[in-house]
Amino acid sequence: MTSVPSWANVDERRNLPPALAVSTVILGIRPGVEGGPDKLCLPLVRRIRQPHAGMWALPGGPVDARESLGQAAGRTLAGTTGLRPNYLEQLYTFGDIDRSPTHRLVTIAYFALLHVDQVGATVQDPNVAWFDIDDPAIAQLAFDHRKIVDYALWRLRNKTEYGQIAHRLLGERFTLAALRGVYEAILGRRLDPANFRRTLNSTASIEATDEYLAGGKHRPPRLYRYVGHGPDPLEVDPLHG
Amino acid sequence: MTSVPSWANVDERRNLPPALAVSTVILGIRPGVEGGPDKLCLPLVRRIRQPHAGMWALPGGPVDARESLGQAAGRTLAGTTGLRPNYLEQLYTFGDIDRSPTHRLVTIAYFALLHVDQVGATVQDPNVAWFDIDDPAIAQLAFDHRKIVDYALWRLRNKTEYGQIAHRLLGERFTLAALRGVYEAILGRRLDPANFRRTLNSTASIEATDEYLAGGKHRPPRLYRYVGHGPDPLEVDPLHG
DNA sequence: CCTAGTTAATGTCAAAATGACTCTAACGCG
DNA sequence: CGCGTTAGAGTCATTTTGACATTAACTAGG
Repeated sequence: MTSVPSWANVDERRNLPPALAVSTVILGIRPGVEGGPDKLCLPLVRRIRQPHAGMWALPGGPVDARESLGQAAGRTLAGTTGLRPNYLEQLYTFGDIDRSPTHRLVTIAYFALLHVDQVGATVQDPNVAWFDIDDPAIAQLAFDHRKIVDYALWRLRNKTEYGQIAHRLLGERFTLAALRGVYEAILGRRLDPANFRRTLNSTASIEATDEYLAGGKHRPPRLYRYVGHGPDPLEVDPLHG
Repeated sequence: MTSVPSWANVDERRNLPPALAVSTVILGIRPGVEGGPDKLCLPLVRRIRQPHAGMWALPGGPVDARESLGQAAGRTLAGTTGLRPNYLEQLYTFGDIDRSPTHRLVTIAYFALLHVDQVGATVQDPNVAWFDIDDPAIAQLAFDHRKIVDYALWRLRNKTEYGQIAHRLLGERFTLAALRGVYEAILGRRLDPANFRRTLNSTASIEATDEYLAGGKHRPPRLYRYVGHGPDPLEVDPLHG
């Protein structure tokens, strides 16, 4: 016999198309501890069924016949984690024949960003947990989900329009220092505060408000606001998919 | 009744996943006529079955259970057009519920680039034809294929690594003028020859050979060569998917 | 109230990159 | 040979970038 998996005949006989599912990489930002850099982090769910039972995996699930792909992503991630991100974009479709050991599975991967105040606010469930992006505990994930996470990070780092991404991780108003922390977490290196300020001042999409963040120990920083200029072609409405 | 399509019940009753297909946007470059700029062009196939019979559409077809998605793209586009591009990358997956009037269809769109000497070399078939990218005859295409073409062009223009793209449209060796023509066709504007040369000289991925293109009417231009530095994460092996 | 400490915000300056342009080299053709 | 044309190198002012210095505004501690 050949190296074709044993289930191939079954699928072929029934003339069924591959099973269709969605998975979502949900990224958020977590403030660094005692002067350390901010960290990117994401929620994962532990699989309770075969295959890969017990391993951490991306939230997701099958696509229903009456929903769009983006809707499926939003629905499954809300169902498993309770999270409702404000940004959702399609990432890539993974369809190698051997990516699941039990059946032919095509997965459309999505990529979501979460406001900082929602990070950690998942459902109470021992099978849902947050991990820092560099946590060695998630070096291996179920299926090819580690590859999907790496690809999401690659895409985040290569985004042209950083303004959009940063504000979707922070929320409505933010200080320049917080925004710089986000950039540093994404790029993995320190940035000069003065030069960072200069570049953002020349960016039309970020606007100074006349409010300041009070309560700190030192000089209060000004608050800024993102003034978007329309979604890019990849973006998906998280509510209507 | 609601606005749910009439076939939704059928799919739901049978509990079938959506039908899975691939479509490919194949782009090539065509030398401009009498001093005019080069043009991007692509092959399309005329649909002979419903829905959208008679309209031009992207080459493609259903995904078999025993092939990867990239293999499906390569197989279907070779089958319909006879072309074998040297570059294939996944573009986007389109899965809106109403994108086909007759059934639920999820299409994984691919994006291919063709060497200049293969442009026009499709099978002899009145239902296969080449069109310039700005040809008004293709302002409307079957399904949402016009949207897919526009997205492929957007992605091409926003590529960071232009060297790769250009050499995949031209072939092994090329002159700087030919390369500049490709850039101009992609970007839609003229570029300064001297500055273009300077930029490419500082690019490690393009290397001068000691050969010159003979046979022209004027000073023979030097031939250059692309020395790639590995595929990016999006790229697909056109042969093995 | 005054000063030290810390962070916010602005300013300076040289190096590097960019855009517009000029100048020289090398071919075919008559 | 000289002319037309394209290849290729060089010039220069402007803009952008990275590194660093300086000033401003607050709190905390005495």
